[in-house]
Amino acid sequence: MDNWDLLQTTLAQQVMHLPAQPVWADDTRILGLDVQYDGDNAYIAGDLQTLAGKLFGTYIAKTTVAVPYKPQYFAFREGPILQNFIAYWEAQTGLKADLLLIDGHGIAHPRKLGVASWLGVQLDLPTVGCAKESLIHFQGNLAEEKGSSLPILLEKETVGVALRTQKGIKPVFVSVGHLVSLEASIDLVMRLTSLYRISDNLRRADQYARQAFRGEPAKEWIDLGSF
DNA sequence: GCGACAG
DNA sequence: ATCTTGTCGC
Repeated sequence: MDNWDLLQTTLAQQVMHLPAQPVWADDTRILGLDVQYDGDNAYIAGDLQTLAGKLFGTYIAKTTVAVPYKPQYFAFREGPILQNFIAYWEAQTGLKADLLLIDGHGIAHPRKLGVASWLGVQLDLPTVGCAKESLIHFQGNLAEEKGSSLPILLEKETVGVALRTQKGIKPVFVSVGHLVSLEASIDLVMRLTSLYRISDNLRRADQYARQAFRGEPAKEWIDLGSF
């Protein structure tokens, strides 16, 4: 019984699920976030676009991490990094996001506190989690068709879905982060996905953070330096 | 009981 | 997360 477990359980009670439909519009600004690690160095990428598809850019910054990776406690490693990145990004660019899409889980977590939920509660912003692996085992057969989904259950409660973003391709795992409904989260991920398994914004965040980590000069992305 | 376990 | 490009197969 780690005190981190208690903290997760406590914070999870602050997560808000909206049963209502999204109040998002075409001009809602979505920030897709991903991090690449190189030992203690972290390269954070934030990709800003509107729901309708207007691109602002992908912004990269570097920092250092102290908390080691531990399964189920990922929020305590990456959450603070993302929180600090957003503050730094807002100060540097004058931009703000309406909604965050995060490479990791929301409530599809044993104690319902993945990094997307952690960050949403800290910032009081709508967040959606989209991970490439599931922490919770799920049952059933997921249809091959694009857009099919299968619920992920935690003690009989649906906490997320396995979502097939492309026909015949391994699904992604979508869950509510904070201040959204699961239906809206699924819709968002599908709307932002065109050619690949992961959404376009998370794909750009992943690719450009990787380029920064390799020391490649900024071309298609914006270098915000270190914080 | 033991191991596995988002990035 | 990372080691790792093009290539084989459904």
